[in-house]
Amino acid sequence: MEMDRLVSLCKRKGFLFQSSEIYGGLNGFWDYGPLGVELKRNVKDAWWRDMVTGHDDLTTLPGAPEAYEMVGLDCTIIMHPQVWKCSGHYDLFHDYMVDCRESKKRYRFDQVRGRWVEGKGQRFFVATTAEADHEQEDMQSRALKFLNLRSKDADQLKWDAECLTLPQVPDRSQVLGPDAKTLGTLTDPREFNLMFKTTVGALGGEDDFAFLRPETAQGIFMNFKNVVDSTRVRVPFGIAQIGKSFRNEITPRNFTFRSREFEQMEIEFFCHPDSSRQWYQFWRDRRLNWYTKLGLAGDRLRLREHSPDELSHYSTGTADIEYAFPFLPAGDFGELEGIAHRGDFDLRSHSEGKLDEKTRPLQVQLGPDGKPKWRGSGKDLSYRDELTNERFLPHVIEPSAGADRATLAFLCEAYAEDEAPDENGKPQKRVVMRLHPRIAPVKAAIFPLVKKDGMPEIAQEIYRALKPHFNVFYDEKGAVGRRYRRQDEAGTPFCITVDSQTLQDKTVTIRDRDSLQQWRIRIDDCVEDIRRRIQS
RNA sequence: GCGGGUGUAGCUCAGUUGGCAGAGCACAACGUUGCCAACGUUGUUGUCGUGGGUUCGAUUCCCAUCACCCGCUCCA
Repeated sequence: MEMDRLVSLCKRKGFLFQSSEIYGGLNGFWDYGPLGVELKRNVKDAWWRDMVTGHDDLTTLPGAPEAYEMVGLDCTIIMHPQVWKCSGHYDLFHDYMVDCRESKKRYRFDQVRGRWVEGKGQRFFVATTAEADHEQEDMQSRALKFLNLRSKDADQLKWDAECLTLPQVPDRSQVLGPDAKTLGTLTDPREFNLMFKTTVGALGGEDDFAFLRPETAQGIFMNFKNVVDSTRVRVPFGIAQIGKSFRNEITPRNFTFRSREFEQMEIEFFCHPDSSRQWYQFWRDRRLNWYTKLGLAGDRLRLREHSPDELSHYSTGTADIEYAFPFLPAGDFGELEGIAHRGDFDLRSHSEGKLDEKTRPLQVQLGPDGKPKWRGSGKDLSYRDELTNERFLPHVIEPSAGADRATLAFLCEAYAEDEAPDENGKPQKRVVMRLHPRIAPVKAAIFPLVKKDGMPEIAQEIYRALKPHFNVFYDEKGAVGRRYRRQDEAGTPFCITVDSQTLQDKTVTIRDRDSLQQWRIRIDDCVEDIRRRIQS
């Protein structure tokens, strides 16, 4: 499927518009139109219903170690600045980058390293990003090449013993960039603020800065104690939240896939450390299943378990649910959701002070003065099991899904062009959005076959009977074939048509979007029939 | 952030060596029709992405800028 066709349909039918379009648009921001808002709302509602309000607290689900409870939360977008220091986002999201004017490559400032070398009377710094095993090999061959020497002349090079990182080399004019052939091609380091900064208070001085949240998860940790103290939930239990998050993406691209303002659907699931591994597997499988049931089936959807070297040091498992978006190169997948085993990293960091991800077992990260680099709240966030009297810091499983990415995946999966016969039986091209009935913006359209003989009146009655239950659409204008095709493009799964037989026996035809088949049902059965078909 | 491409009606696109802005589809109304993009008649739609410059005159040439697509980079 060509992505342009979908983008064009999304605009034409009112699924997605560019933000601030009349002013030329704004990079990384997108609006949902009348159809899009229904679709995305249905995706979020399905998630909330399936994960939270529809969850059975009493029954042990297949694959789960035991029954568990689920509750919801809705917290603020702006939180105390310390939240992001202890979560690790502050350090991680303030990278310095350098660009190479020659190779056009960009590097993280602190990850470029190298050594001073002297040869042919010249002294310069050879930078590299090669892996530790062959960094010396890489530096040597590039130093030789720069000086026009052969590999047998390697002994003419005199290396400084010390390996330095770029921040330790103030003069970049004598630096040979990792992919450069001449000296001094690296720019000064530039700061990348990946969190949106704002100020709190009308006067807004330097001390009043705050951030728009880059994820909703931290708000859940902030309220862990409140929820435990106010709801009688017992571990294991989960807290769910849907809400906007903000990240200053370096390169927003691919339609809504990498937006700077986006919506997340996140769960923090708190469990006993001993059973956390089982819970991780349960959530991983359950979340994959959720997408499958809503129509993302087949080999475009996959679960990818992270390899050990991809994992954060404190995590014993992370899996991504990925979709082969059509705008990606063949064979590439884009992330819809990450399910991470986070251990007790978050609760401990917010209690004791930010932990150092590189330590094992985890220890509080210290600043130059030997004190915690980022102070925690000092509040005890441990949990006491009232049955066993055991006190422990729960481990956390975090299924974190992107609402906009899921919506985009459903749109991509739904877009289809097929052929349907016209009035002469000749096949004509048809564009159809094969959205699952549960997330389709409009559930059914109601038409009078023609605008006379009392058909509109009957059709309007049916419309009014359905409207309190579902989002339905009435249309009496133009030829019925055209009306069907318009609904196909909107993804409406069913069309109900009043015809001359209706006048005699009070039955209507119902047309299925995907099979184009039609059959008759009684007017009185319409509400129940549509309800049953949406749920199946 | 770099390189390449694109930007004209709601959508897809044509066009102008610099001289009144075009088509198809869509949309609206009326009539005919009577189950899969029908036909006829009529009608609506544009700061030619935005800002500046050159020019008697710029949608067209020049500069800047914004957005989208592709490739690099990034992907926390």
